[in-house]
Amino acid sequence: MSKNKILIVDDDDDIRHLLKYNLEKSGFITNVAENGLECLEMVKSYNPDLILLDVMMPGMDGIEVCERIKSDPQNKNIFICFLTARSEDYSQIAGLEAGGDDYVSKPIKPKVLVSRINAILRRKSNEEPKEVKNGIQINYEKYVVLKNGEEVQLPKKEFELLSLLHSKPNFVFRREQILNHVWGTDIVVGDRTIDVHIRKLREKLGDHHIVTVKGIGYKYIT
Amino acid sequence: MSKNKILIVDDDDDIRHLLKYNLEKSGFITNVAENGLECLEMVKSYNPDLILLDVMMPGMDGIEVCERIKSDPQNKNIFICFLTARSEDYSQIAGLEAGGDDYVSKPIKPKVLVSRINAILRRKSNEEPKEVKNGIQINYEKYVVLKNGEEVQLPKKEFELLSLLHSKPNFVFRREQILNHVWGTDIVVGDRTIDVHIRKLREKLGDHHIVTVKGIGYKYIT
DNA sequence: TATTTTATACACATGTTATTCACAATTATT
DNA sequence: AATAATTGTGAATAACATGTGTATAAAATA
Repeated sequence: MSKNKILIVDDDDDIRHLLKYNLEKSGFITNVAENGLECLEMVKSYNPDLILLDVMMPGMDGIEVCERIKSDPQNKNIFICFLTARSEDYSQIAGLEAGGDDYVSKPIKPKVLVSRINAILRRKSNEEPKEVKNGIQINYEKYVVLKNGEEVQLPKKEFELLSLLHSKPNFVFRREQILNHVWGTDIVVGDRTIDVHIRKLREKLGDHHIVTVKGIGYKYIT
Repeated sequence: MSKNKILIVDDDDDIRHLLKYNLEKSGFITNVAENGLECLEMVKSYNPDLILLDVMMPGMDGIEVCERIKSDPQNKNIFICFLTARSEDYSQIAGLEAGGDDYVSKPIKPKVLVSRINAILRRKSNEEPKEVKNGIQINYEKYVVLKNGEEVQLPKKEFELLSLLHSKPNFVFRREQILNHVWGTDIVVGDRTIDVHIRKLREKLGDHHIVTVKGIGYKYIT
């Protein structure tokens, strides 16, 4: 969950800085490029896990950059997330998405972006191995949890909470970390909120998956 | 997917520019040719996915250009869409004997054209599999939905909404994605619009096809 | 233009999800 | 063992998202 390098590609200075600032605050490692060519170079030298790619750029546009990157099979597991202006047409981007990528519309709300990125990286990490951990498997595309092969629909918060714990089995997440990831940094919720959600997960999945570490937080065990 | 390159062929300067401008604004990659010969050359060098081909041109006319292109099996998956003046006789074009895949009448309304192109490209990407998913099959050419073999005529928006969900079964499309894809980004519609269309689809196809994922969006299930 | 169909709006019903809170239960500390 | 700190629980409520009936607008069609 740590080596998540993000390459930010946009011709607009302000946007680059805004994104860099926010993503680094959220714990990602970032780097920037201001046009398509620079991006292509960075892909080789920086080897990012995810590229945030502006569609509309002078010179080579985002679509083309994406194509070039994807045409090299070596880059097949680099995720590309387009940044699109509201006025643009999404027909082809939406189509792209069917292939696994994603896009975020401007104006970009940092919170939304971070949660989207989390979703993408989560998806990525689960793409190949598609691990079943202790009978529980998470499918981010379907937004569904498989409990012994049976689909269980979880509400958003519960799903995200489980995703987090599940992403790093046996690792104890501090309550604060959980709050930051699932609720965001600026939202304040009561002391018992996490517990209540944990309870619901336990009700739905069984008690033995999530373990309380008193004084610290919770962990998902395998 | 994604590499939707369009070649615009017309002897009229204004039309070429109009189309180029509008299509690029809509996110397509375009190139132009002003006569049949140029077109044939571009087919080799530019390798378009779709050709918008004027029928009436000095020198080689569109029909002939089309025939020549299609005679090379290498070009079999290039789509050709004729541009025809209202006054022309479409008998031969309508039959599309020459191998054209569709046609649009002048005067061309950019919006119509874009949506037609989207339909063509969608058709292209869906050409081979033509799957029946959970009793529902979509026929993009006839613009019709087959429910257990029975034809159901859906209005445009409903058809497009269903197409989107159907294109990736079990994948949860976020409301934002749905809006962007079906309605476009510049159009603002109320919060309940998607729901209303979903309701209509459910009325017509049955409740069990489209599942709500609360807080996220909808998915078509198989 | 008149008529029908399709698309959207909107207010409100409904149902679900998120949160709070008081207090019980548990665990840790001295 | 008593106390303090922390977590679990049931129930109430708030917040929210979605479904629905109906009205209206917009577009297509006759």
